[in-house]
Amino acid sequence: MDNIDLILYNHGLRKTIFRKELLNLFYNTKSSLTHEEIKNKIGNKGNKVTIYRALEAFERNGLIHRVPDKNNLSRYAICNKNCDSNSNEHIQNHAHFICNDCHQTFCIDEIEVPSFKNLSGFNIQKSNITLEGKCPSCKI
Amino acid sequence: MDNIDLILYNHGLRKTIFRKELLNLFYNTKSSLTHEEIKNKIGNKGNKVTIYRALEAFERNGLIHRVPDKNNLSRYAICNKNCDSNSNEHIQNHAHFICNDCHQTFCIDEIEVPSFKNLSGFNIQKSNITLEGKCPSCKI
DNA sequence: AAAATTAACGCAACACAGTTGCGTTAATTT
DNA sequence: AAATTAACGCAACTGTGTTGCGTTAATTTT
Repeated sequence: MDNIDLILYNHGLRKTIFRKELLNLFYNTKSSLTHEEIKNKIGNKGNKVTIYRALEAFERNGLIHRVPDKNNLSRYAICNKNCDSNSNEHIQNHAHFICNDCHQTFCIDEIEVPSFKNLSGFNIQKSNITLEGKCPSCKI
Repeated sequence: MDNIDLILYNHGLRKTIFRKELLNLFYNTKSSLTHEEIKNKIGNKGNKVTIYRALEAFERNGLIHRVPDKNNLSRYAICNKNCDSNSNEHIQNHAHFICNDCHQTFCIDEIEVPSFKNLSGFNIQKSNITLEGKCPSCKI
């Protein structure tokens, strides 16, 4: 059982050809992907609905996260932190950087998520920091 | 020329019945509004396209801002900071809080937008902080 | 290893936010 | 008052994402 198989297994997901390929795609292209980009890269091997349901399952199980981008479009990316299926915190507690050129998504750990919790009068349940610009590779 | 008229005038927008009513709506309900909520409150007086184009014009001229919410849906709100039509900064430099109960949107000035600019290797053009939870009124 | 179970798939049809083109109306300018 | 042009409204369209349902195939049970 190779790595990808193991990951799927550990998250209670079936090792179908499509899901192995999709998960591999996420691990190989570190960039965040839209549904459309996935469809192109996987080469129409998967039905539209199948892609959506796989993404939904991956997200539910903490393998990937969804970052809604500024155009109201969903981008999906591997979370390079330890995202456990039992923790719903993985979307919440670190910032994301989206490169405007290559669409690579980075989880930024350097940022101390500020003292939002003490904001006078508000009960803050979730905080989301999204940065946008050029990543180290595209900056050059 | 009353207040609303003046605001439209100052932003180079025409004082049509619909736009006056829309702008009034924004000033009266401090909450952020979706297209659908606007349509309901204005009572179908305005065509769908007209609403979208008015929102687009208001945003372009710094009267309102658009906050994409977690469901890939656009919410619009008056910016309670000084948002000038000549400055495109008004979306960028302060955090927004969206109440999960009443959908009121708050511009949070208390948060020192952290030292994102110095993040190693990244060229950060825009930063977006969105907080979510219960606002002072709904917390009770 | 065959049978039973159920997750995952795939098709068709749908829902819905948002857009585009274009002719018309009405606010502003001349 | 006439000319100009922003704003309007309709119809038709795009594109993302969803739902229902019958089928396929991965896993579990016997």
